[in-house]
Amino acid sequence: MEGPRKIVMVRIVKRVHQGGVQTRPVPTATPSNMQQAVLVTALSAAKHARISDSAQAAGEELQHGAGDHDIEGDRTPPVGSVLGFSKETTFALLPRMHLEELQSELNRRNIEVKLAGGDRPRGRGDLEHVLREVMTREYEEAEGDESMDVSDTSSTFQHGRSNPSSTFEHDHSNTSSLLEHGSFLEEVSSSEVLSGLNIDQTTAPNVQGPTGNEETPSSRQAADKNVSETPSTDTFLGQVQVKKEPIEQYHVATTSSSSNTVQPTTEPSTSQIGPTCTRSGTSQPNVTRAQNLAVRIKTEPGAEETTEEEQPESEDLSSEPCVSSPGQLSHELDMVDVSMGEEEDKLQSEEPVKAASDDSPQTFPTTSNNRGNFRVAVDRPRKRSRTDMTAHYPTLHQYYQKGMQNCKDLKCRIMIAEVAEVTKLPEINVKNWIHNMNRKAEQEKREPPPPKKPKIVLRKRQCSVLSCFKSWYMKGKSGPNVMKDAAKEYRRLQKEDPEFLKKFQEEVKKAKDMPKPSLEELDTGGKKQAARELYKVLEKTVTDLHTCGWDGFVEFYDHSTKKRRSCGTPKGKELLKPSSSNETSAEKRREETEELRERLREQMNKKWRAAVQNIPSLRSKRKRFPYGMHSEGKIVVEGLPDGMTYRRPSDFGTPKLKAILKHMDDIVIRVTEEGKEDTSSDSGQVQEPSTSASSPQSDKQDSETPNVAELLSEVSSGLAQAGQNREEVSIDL
DNA sequence: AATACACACCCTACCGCGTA
DNA sequence: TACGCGGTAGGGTGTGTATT
Repeated sequence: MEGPRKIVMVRIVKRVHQGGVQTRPVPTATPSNMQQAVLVTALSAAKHARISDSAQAAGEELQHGAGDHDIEGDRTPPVGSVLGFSKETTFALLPRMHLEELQSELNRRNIEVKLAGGDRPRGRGDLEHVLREVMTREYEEAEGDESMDVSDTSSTFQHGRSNPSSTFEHDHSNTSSLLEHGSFLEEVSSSEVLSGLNIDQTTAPNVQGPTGNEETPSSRQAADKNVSETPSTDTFLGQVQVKKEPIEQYHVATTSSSSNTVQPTTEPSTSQIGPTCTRSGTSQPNVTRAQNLAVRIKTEPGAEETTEEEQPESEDLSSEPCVSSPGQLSHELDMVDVSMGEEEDKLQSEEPVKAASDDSPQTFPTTSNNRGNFRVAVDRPRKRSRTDMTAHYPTLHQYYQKGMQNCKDLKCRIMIAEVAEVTKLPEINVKNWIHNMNRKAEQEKREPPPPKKPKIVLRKRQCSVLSCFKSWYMKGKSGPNVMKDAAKEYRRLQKEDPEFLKKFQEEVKKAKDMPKPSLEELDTGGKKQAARELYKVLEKTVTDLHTCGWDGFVEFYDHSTKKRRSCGTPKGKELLKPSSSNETSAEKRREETEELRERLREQMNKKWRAAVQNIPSLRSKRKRFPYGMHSEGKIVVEGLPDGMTYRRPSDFGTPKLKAILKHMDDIVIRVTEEGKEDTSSDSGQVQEPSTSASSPQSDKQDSETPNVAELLSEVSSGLAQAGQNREEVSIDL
């Protein structure tokens, strides 16, 4: 175990002003008021560049969403630099952290995570969950202190480094007193923790009553006024006081039950009692005092089988509001992003309070699968684009039936490459499709789908008596009051002539039971539905024809919806419309996107080669931008527009690609110290000079899969090599 | 009849872990 | 390291019903 840890304390103040938000530091913390500091959870950039990078990325997302923070893209120099991240950002990072990084963070806190059940290895999720719990407490404790005593701001962390992601400098002596390792209460029961908290609440100075700790906009603003005396100042929620324990053991149970939801057995969870997640007025104690904190995530299998009745205060994480969930972060940012003008400031100032409000509970889904893996609160903002593959069904099905079913199979992989080329779909889409097809097939094998309810085909859909009456009444009539008249008439008949309505109802029933009318007899609605059904038949016919070796393409125009509908094979389409000028706009867009991606790839490769020119360890090895290193944080791409984070070109759409290419001159690739030391194989993406230099196709795409020709070329060269070296042939796709 | 809405369902995409 | 696998989020669409 490490000795006393260095914890950097800063106070971060966000100043809202016209046109943006700036941040400024406040004076260095002293032991006396350390509780007002923010625990900067970022790790040293040198050792943990990936975190810094990803953290920065998340920060950029945040700032981008807010649209008014100082970021790389924003050339306005900040009033002062800001280290670390807000609470929201910090939590948003957790799901992105590697296992080692999580372990490192836990080590910093002298926390050891053990699995009570021991029936499975301790996983990344366990560490993440524990760390989240711990950090939640840390933040909440500080926030509790912050809301209780904000007048003393004489000490804060001073820093002036130009690069916020680099290693923090701090006065260690200032923090040591706070970080003293006191005696640790090993695993206290829930009630003990509760009572401990209560004692603190009652004995601590400056502790407000149960309701006094509930943060309201006014209280928070009032508090902040005391702090900064800056007009329009708002304070980040993430204000923390740090307290260390010698060793904290976290036990995470693994249960054989289907529910692997991890719940703290301590109740109430701090996430429920903290100011940001205040629930029924429970106040957060001032934790400058020696307070034993034991968070026992889970101790015994089955222990979580507590019902709501047994633990009314305890809630499943799935229903626990948590302001730190990335999903919420995204949600909030979206709100800020769309707001303009006057409302922007309002939202800016309200945002933290809103996050703490019970009125905006954010679900914090905890899910599990049947293998005992739990996923906690990885509620990432996922904006998916859904590829419409219907047009390629004939091709896909044809290849699938030919054996394109197992991606491990070389033949299948060749087929995937072929299909991808023919359909212009990314291979990943094809693979996903195969995967889902396999699942569907297996599922149907296991449990044949129950005979589908016979659809009401070519028949007027069912409707209530009133609806039918209205339809009947309004036939041949028009005008703004027809509907009202119909309803009026219906009510009148209900009163004056119920017999008539009874007969009418019988007629309706009879109509429902009537045999299918012919297409000609159908009304507009019936014809619409019939057309849809017929189109489905047509699609199937086209697919079947393609299976038999026919190519074709059919296009229809639906006048009612004013939409085009088409199905067929790509070759069939080519037959009909050989000219590229007739291509659909969707295909054109796809082509344009691919072109932009290729341009970006090339430009980034160039920039990369220039960047590593003076780095001997990388210069000779890496010809192309190593996305693996980038994802590990060994490389930082700076100068992207609007706080964007660099990703693989295939991950960008047209707008972002264009934006990046436009700012290409501003983009700088920086290799971190860790990256400079890195001589690994970069997750298999970087080849040795001998192979990469002699293999022209290897330079073509760093991460993309090769086409069929390349694949075959690799097969042959692999076989040749195997013959020479008598070693296993490895075909890297 | 037109429109709006809620809901169900299908399908693609993504995640995390296990495995070869 | 890549892929399989199971779970599931989320987009898109169809359907039924209520409302005007």
